[in-house]
Amino acid sequence: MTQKGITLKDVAAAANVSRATAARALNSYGYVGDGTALRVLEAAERLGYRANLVAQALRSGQLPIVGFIPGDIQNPFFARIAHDIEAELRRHRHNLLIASSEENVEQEKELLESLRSLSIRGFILAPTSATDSQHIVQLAREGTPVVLIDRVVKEVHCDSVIVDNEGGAREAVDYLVANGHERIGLLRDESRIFTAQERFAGYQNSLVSHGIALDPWLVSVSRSTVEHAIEATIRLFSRRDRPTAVFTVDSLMTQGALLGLRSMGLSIPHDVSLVGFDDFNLATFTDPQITVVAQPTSEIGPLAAKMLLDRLAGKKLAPRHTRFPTRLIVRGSVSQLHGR
Amino acid sequence: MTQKGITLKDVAAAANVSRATAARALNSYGYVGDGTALRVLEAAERLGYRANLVAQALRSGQLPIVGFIPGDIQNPFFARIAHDIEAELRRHRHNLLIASSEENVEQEKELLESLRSLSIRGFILAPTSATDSQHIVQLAREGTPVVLIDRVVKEVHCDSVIVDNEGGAREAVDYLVANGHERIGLLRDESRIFTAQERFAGYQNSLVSHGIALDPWLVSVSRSTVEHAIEATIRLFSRRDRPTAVFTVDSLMTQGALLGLRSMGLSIPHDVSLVGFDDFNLATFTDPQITVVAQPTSEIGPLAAKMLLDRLAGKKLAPRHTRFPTRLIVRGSVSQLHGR
DNA sequence: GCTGATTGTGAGATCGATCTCACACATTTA
DNA sequence: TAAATGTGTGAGATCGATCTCACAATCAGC
Repeated sequence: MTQKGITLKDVAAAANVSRATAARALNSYGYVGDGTALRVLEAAERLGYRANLVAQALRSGQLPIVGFIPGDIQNPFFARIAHDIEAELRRHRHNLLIASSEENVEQEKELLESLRSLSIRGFILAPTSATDSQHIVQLAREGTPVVLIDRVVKEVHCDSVIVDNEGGAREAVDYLVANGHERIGLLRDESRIFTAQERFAGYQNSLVSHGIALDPWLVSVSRSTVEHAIEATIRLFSRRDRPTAVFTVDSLMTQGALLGLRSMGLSIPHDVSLVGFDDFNLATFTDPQITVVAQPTSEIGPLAAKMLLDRLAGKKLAPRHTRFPTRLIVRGSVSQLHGR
Repeated sequence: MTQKGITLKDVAAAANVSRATAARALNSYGYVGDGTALRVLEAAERLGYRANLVAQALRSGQLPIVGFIPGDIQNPFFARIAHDIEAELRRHRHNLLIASSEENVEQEKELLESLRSLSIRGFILAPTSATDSQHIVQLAREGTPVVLIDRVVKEVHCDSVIVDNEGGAREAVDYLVANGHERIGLLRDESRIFTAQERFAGYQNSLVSHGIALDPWLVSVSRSTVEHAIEATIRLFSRRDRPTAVFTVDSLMTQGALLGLRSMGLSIPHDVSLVGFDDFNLATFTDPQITVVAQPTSEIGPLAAKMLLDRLAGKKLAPRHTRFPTRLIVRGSVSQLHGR
């Protein structure tokens, strides 16, 4: 199909030299006479020669491609990171192949399995499961560079870039407590996911440190989609002694809470106070604006890309783990609780 | 680095046959004895053999990879499409390589240029410029399958999936006029972009059909980012005889308008009515909710992917062009103009 | 028993770029 | 002058999978 097929051979023929010499001239290594080099370069230019990366990859064993496996590319958090990674990689002439795991461990395994036969150079990965991780361990052990983002897996020995989930969640709940709330609901996603565990720990630790007992009825678990979060919210607020505040563990759940509360006729912050993990553009468009724990989203992608590029460049270091701090952005979705 | 390297040769040796026979057994073609085939399959299984796609690609000339070049992967519209394309491709054992053009023609050219040496099988592309398109024409002429989405380029002879931009915009403006508005502002992006042209045409046609003169002062051009749209909004509404309504050509501009109007203390729909092109999650979270022209976002990706897969399968057809209708979703951001 | 299919298998070429090695010839050095 | 470097180039191997072709067998039909 592809009509074009200017190979090194063509260039060599046009310049009247052997393929070996042409290769030397083009990649400037070894001995090549000045005149010869010029002839080769000129011929390559004239014919519009472009090296076939697949052929190079066959020899070198690696394509200039990096795989990115986020939980869901539609989540703005991952979309932003994908964009930043791509920009950084492109600066180093690498391409980004994106494959969503859709938060499904089996799919994650299949993806990794199928991508490895592509001779991809390395992976940036947001592991779906904090426990089921043998496939990642295996990958790393075979020497494929891997950088984990957003979530880590204990057993895997590799670089990672995450966020202070526990601290962020704790700060959020501390803030609610400081405003007089004690019955604080939690909208969390499945415990399999690393961030869910950490953020739950933060919630728990904050309560404990304030001497508030953890009430399991106030914790609502659901999948991380707007629809599921709406249901979970309604479940949570249908109880007689409903919470006076909620903490949501990610932006999708925050949106769900917003819609769920609205459908129940509960107003924020009058009837319920709300703090969400992860800032998102919508948070400043609502009335009132939503108080959130912001992550340094713009720093994660570039750093992860740099770490991976270091590995690709052959740097041998102990695994580096970066954990960014979060920042509580106070807006208007939390009210001081009167009766206190 | 990669320790593993189970090649066909290893499998052949383990099964005591030649590479040729092993290949025949594994890909089931040509004559192979039943017993032999079994031995090969068993050996492959035991060794965990996986065909090296790069080597296959070198022979066949094509990697099972498709390139997707959106304007901006962070735009939820494109993120959704990327997700859908990827899911569809994966069903056919193809991978998706995403490279943002960042709405920059030069970058688009470079990307295409650099990806072609990767022996990518085809492209799904949202062309940045409606006019500067020689590079795409060239690509298509060389036989590389290309599917254009969201935007088309006249000269390019290939499949496309777009939306009825003119009709959608016209319907939006018709609706504003029906509510008594005559001074209708437009927030549009650069005219280089195809959708901007069509949507502008819809705006214009609606006005003309209602006998309303086009006032150039009511048209504000800016780049399609929230920040630029805020400025453009403020420019537009700082005039003495400001518009009573605005139509925004995409969701980023709609967000910009929302913020710009808010910063000026203008309330929707009391002071200004608003209709935006492209529905987005935020539109239902604001108060009032925003009236928009919705695109069938969920149909674009799958269709584009199928069209491309057809081409990859070798189907020779005349270029197919699909133009989806849009749908006006009336919410609360438009008020009936009293004085009329 | 002899041609001619039908099966089954392996040797070797191919895809394109790169690398090793050997061989020239030129220039120093002992 | 002989030996040791230095410089420039090409033939051929290599990466892994696949495909062509040649060559055996085996079995049918005459």
